[in-house]
Amino acid sequence: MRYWLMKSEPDVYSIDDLAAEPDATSPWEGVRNYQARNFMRAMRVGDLALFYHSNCKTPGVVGVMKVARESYPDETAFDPKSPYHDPKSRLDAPRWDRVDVQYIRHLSRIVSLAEIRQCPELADLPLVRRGNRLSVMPVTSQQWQAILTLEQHR
DNA sequence: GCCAACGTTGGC
DNA sequence: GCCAACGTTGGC
Repeated sequence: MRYWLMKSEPDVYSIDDLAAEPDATSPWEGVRNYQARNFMRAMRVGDLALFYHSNCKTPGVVGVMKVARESYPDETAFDPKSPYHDPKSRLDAPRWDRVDVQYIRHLSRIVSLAEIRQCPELADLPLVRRGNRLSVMPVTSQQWQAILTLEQHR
């Protein structure tokens, strides 16, 4: 079982939106970066992921979810009306994938990016490396534990 | 709203 | 295959 971190802008799709879905499960759509896509392809059912809110007042980790379905084609790429439309992704050769994720819980409080930056054990997390813009990234078990320990502080 | 950093595109 | 231009990400 592996650990991941997945970013979403809460104005577009928040952890509350995920929790409100039927079965608290939703496709994770719209990833249009090859490295992030490849990480999604490596996900297995039962893997755990941190839900991260980006591009908002207090960016940070807000909850925990799990992988409920392994990667399959992201059909929003085929839809000209979708904001995620990519004409280069063809039905016979899908370029982009999605996974399904299921809500597990909110953190008891947001673990902010500022705190994560200050935590020495999290210095190697891609999230805090200079200029990194990956929206899906692996998290080691040590890093996972460090974030959940931060949750319990203060 | 600004802007640094990055990935992608396309001309050559 | 290089690289300048461009669009996007995302923190601040």
